[in-house]
Amino acid sequence: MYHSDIFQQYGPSYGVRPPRSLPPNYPTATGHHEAYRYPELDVPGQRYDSLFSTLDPSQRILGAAPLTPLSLPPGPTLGFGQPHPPCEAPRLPGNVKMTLENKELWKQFHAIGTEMIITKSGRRMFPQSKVSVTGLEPDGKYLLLADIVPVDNSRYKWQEDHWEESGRAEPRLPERVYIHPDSPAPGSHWMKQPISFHKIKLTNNTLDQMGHIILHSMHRYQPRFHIVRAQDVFSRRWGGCSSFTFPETLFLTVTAYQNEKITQLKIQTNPFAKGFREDGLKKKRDRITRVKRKAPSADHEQDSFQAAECKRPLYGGPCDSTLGEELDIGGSLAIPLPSPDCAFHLITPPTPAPPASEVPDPSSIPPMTANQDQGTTLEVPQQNTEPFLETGGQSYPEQPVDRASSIFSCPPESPVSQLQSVCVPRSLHPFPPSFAVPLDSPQLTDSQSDFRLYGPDHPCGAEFTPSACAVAPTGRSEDVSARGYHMNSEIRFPHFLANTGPKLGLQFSGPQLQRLYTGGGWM
DNA sequence: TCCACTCGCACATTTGAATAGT
DNA sequence: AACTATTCAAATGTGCGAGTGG
Repeated sequence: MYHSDIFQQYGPSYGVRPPRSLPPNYPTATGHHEAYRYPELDVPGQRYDSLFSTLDPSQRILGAAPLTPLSLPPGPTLGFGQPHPPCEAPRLPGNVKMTLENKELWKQFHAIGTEMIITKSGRRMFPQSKVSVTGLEPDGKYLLLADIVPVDNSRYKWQEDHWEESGRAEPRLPERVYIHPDSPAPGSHWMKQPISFHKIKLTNNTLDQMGHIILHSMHRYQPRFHIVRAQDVFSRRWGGCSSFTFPETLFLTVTAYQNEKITQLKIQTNPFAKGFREDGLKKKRDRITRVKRKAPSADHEQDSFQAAECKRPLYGGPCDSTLGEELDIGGSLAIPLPSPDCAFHLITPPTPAPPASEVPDPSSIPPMTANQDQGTTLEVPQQNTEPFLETGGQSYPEQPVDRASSIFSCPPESPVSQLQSVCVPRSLHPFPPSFAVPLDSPQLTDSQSDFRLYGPDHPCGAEFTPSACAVAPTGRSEDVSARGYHMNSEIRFPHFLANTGPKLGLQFSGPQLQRLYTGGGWM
C-alpha cells in the first residue's frame, strides 16, 4: 500500500523558500546574467512578487504561515562535502540514516551522465528518488522534504559525445522544497517501507505556479533530502533535522535528451516509454517513417548503437519507485554497470559561512574517500569548494558494496563556534569527467540574511491554522477536474508573522495544498 | 546555420468510477 | 448492505520530430 493510501488527508504540497541573497562574487552585472537576475527578488518581503506580477497582491500565493524559524541547509552544493550552514534546528541523532533505494538504476544513469528533461508544464524525474530511512523514533513525527540545488556555477552544452562547460550559470531561481505528501507522519511510518518522491516535477518555467521545482536547462543539479522532526508542516519549531545527498543522483537538466545513451536507457527502463522500445508499436512505425524520411546513414548510426550497446539486460533489481514492483526490463542495453559505493553524504553539520578571506586552499584539505566508517568526522575547512567526488575515470572503481557502511552518522554536535565538523564518506567515487565539479568553481556562499515573509503583521496571533489565517480556496466550477479538486486553485494565507529574523519562507499553492486543506483537517 | 526550446502526436501506464458478482 | 473483482475510459507520463525563434 502506498503511503498516500494511509494518509490520504495529506496531499502533496510544495513549498518555496525565498532565494538567499547573492554573495559578492556571484555573477551579477556582467554578461547576460543580469537580465535574469530578478534583482527585486533580493529585497526582503518582495522576492516573489515579480513572479506573480499579474496577480492582485492580495491574492498572490499564499505564504503559508510562518512555517518555522528554521531553514534547510542552503544550496548551492558546490561539490559534495562542502560545508553547509546548519539548519537552525539541532541535528537529528546520528543513528538517523537514509539510503537510496533504487541506486542501481541511478548508477546506470550516472555512469553515462544523467539527464533530466524539464518542460514548461513540469516533468517527473526518472529515475525516481526513493529512499529508506532508519533510526527515527517510531512515535515521533517527522516531515520528509526534498529540494534540488545547483552543483556548480556553470552552464553546460553537449559536444558530440560529452558535456562541457559553456559559460557561467544562470542566476539561481527561487528554491522550492517538495514536501512528501505523507508529511507529517510518525517515524514508524517512514521506516516501514521505502519513501518515494516520484511526484516531484521539474520545470523551466520561472513563472510556474503549480509548485514544481524550477530549474535552468543545461545546468547540473543535486537532489537533497531532508528529515525534519516537527508536528506538522506549519510547525513553528523543529525538533531537529538532517539532510542527505546521494552523489549518483546528480543530473543535468535538458529540454531534449542530448546523449543517445541516456535516451536508450530511459526507454529501456521507464515503463511509460515502453512504446519506444524496439519491440514497441510506435518504434516500429516510426522506424518505417524514418526510413522514408531520412538518409540511410542516420539509421545506420542508430542501429550501430543498438547493436553495440543495447543488446543485453541492464540489471535485475527493481528500479522504479512503484513500490515493491519489479520493473520490466525487456531488452537490452549494454551500458556497463558500475559498481560504486553509493554512500550518501550527510550534509547537515554546519556552521555559518566564514568570510571569503578565510577560505582555505583546497589543496590543504585532506583527501576524502567513500565508504567511510560510520561516525567518522573530518575537520573540513569552511567554504571549501573542493568537490567531494573527485574527478576520475569514466566508470566507477570497483569497491565492495556495503550498505551498512554506506550509511553515515555524525558524532555529537560540537559547538558551532568551533571549527566546523563535517561528516563525510571516507572514500570518494569519481564522477565521469564530464560530471566532475571543477575545483576552481566560484564559490557561492550563503548568507543567512534575514528576510521577511509576506505581510507586516499577523493579526491571527499564534493561530496559523487555515481556519484562522487562510481563506478558502478559490476555483471556478469548470476548473474542477475529474479527480475532484479545483485546478488552478489556491489556498491563501492573508496573514503572516512579522519578521523576527532568519526564517524559512515555505510557500504553498496549487491543488496539492487545497487537498491538504480540504482533505481532512490539520494535525 | 545552429541550437535550445515548444508543441502536438502516438503509445503505454496509471487511476478511479462504474458495474457485476459474492 | 458491504465487500471484492473486473472492466473501461480518462488522465497522465513518455520520447519523437517538426517547427520556431534567437
